[in-house]
Amino acid sequence: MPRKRFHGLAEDKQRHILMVAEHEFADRGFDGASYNRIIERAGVSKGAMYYYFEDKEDLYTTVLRASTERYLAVVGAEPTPVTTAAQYWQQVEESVRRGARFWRTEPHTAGLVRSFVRAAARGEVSDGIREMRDVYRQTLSLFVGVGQAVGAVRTDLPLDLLIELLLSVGEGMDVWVADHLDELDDDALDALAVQMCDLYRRLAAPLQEVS
Amino acid sequence: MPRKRFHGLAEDKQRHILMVAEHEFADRGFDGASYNRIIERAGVSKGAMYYYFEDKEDLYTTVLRASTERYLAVVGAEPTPVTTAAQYWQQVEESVRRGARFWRTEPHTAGLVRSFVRAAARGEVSDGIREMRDVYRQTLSLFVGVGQAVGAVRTDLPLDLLIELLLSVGEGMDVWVADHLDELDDDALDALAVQMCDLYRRLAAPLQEVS
Amino acid sequence: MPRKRFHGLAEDKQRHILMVAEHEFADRGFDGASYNRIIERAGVSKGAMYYYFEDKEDLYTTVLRASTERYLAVVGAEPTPVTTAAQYWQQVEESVRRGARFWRTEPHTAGLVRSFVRAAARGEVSDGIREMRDVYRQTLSLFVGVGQAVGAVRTDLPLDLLIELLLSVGEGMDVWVADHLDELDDDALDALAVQMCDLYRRLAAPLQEVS
Amino acid sequence: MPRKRFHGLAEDKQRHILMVAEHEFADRGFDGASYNRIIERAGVSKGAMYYYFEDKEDLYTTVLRASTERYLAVVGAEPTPVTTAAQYWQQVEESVRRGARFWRTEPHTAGLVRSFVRAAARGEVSDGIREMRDVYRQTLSLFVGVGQAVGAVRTDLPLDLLIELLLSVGEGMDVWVADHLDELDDDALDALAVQMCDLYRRLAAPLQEVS
DNA sequence: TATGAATGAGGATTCATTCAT
DNA sequence: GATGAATGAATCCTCATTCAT
Repeated sequence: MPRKRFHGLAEDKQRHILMVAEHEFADRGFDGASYNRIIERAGVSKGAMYYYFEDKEDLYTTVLRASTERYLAVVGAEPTPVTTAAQYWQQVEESVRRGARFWRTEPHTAGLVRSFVRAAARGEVSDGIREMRDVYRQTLSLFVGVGQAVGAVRTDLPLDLLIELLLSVGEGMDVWVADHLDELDDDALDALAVQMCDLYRRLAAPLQEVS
Repeated sequence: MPRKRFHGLAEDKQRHILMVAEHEFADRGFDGASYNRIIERAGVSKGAMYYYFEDKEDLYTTVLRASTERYLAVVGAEPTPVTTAAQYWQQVEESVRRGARFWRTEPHTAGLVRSFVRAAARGEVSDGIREMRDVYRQTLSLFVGVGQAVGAVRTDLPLDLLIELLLSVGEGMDVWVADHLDELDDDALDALAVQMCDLYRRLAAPLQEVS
Repeated sequence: MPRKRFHGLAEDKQRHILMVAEHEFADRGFDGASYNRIIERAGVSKGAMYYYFEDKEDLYTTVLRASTERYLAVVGAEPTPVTTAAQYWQQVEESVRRGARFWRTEPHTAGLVRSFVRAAARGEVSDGIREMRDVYRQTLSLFVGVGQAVGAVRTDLPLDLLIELLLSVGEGMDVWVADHLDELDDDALDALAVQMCDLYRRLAAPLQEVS
Repeated sequence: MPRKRFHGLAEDKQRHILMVAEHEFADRGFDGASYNRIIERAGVSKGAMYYYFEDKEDLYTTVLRASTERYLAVVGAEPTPVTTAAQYWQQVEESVRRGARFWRTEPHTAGLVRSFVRAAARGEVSDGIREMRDVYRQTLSLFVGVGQAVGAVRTDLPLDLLIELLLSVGEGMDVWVADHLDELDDDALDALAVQMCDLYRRLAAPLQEVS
């Protein structure tokens, strides 16, 4: 039972609560975040918060879902059909570029997703969080599958390992960008998106293409 | 960091305390770990623990330092001189292979390092933890530098970004291996080490070598 | 007790609400029961519930009253006139037998009454609950009085003590039956009713009859 | 793990804490009792209380154990050997008489035990509470067994049913006495003890002796 | 050197009830 | 007649740390 009467609230208030929560979760991860602090900062009574969300995790997954939706809407949730590897990588590059722009406009969201991916990798994860993780991975699987179909992506690694690697290298870039956000202008960010895509390609391309 | 006091203890006791702490930190990360639980399980008095270690974080960095030392002793803390890219990658492959074996024999340590790398990426990190993180990175820098000297490693990316990426992809492999440890025998692990090295090479090799 | 409002509802809805409440109260006692949970499970709005019933206790007594009425309707709320001790005990035995059958068909009600009798014995009992308790006791008083009139029941104990004892031993049997309900078929239950009656008789008979 | 460092405290403080807890548990039962209130009234810090007792239940069982020990020490925890039914009942009467005196001197303890027996009958009981309950029942079993051996106690009922009944009727008397404690002087209490014993005898004696 | 008793703020969550609509 | 959003005190329990001995 993910969420409840929360969506009856004024849009402003909804956004405010989710934003406060996003900050807290992004900064400190799920375990480290204080539900009390979120409630206090949101200016909501304790009872009200438990009226909107079942528990801490429900709020977390709700925040995450909203962020994911916004992110995927920007990046493109589904791959468009391609027939050649070149087309495929071009499509990827555009996705990455759009994603990079999202980094800029919503740094907190990026931080949230970062903390989530990390937490989700941890062993003892609840159902709600696992579910969200799987959404992410399945979206990525889709893209990888299309790439394999046109011979753009290697097939010699277990699929879940390949996905783990792509996620990791994405996270690595993400962390680095977060650390250097102040020094990067739009052009630099665009250049990084190209680099990012190149990295994906290096990791994922079949052997013959690389050497 | 009053570690002199701690190191006056019998080696056995030292090892025992660090082992208990390693377990807890590996399982639950720094924030999630309970200092009380560590103290209780170690069978040490509370006062004694606060006599040996300044606080939770001091214990954490001490544990981490010990693990790091053991790990680097196995993997090779310093690169041996090489003159060609081929030699360089061979050396890397051997390091990775030794590292993979370490994964096997000390899974808890691997888990600890995993949780640490994650925590260290987090924003508000204390001095002690940052210091430990830098030890890791500097060691990696050394290897990367040698690779660049012999033309085995690209120089078109900021050094810290390249290191971040290598760490990330290593962590990704690490997570995947941890999830599949039961299904992997020694041969499979050796094969993965080769794969791992290939991944590093894909990421780090200069452009001309890749395409 | 604004029960008129409640009784304006469709009979179906009334029954449903009372049934849900009966379950909750039977399972967890008055204090342990959650009014929120009852409201939720009944599918009634919070405001409506507080429109039908003054508060948690009002619902409790209402549920209890309904159960009591059904129970007494089966067992026989009023003693029929008898002239000999033998007739009296025969009447009691039949009442007990009917009561035993009620245990079978409405185990939840039995559980409710059990939890109620216990709670009622507790010190700080509210007026409403005390009132309900007295209904039970007065009905029992009636039966005891008839027994005393025909010399079937002892008169050497304070009436309220005798009633307390009869209730207690009934509760004891009740608890035991609830624990063994699975193992008991209808015949066994009938035999227990006879035993039950014998126990009442042992406790309540005048001295000369016993020894 | 029942209790811990609690017994290192000054006897006075131990007694004080247990007394406060006994009051609360006696008045409101296990579920109804507030651990916070006990802590506050005992004048102890929250952390200290959790240093002495693992949790609420640990305190409860500790209080109960202490009360039980005091009670059984007065009543006589083990039956002395008897050879005739008459001797047996005489022994029981003396036990009951001693128990009645205990009622007088420690009414709170009696209340505690009352609330416990009730809670223990409830379905979902934790291990610690069940264990305590079994201590009570086994002690009673011992006495019943001796009675059966000399032909003083019936053997036609399941043992656990017989014990349930004896406990219940004892509880009934207990409740009545608690309600009338103000009106009863020592002589009246002694007389009640005799009555109590008679009631036990009525319930437990074999058939031929009764009719 | 070493002990372990003591602290109290903080953790997430549930509660019966009120009241503006 | 009826709704359901909102309340905030209360629940049990864990935390890292201090300090008198």
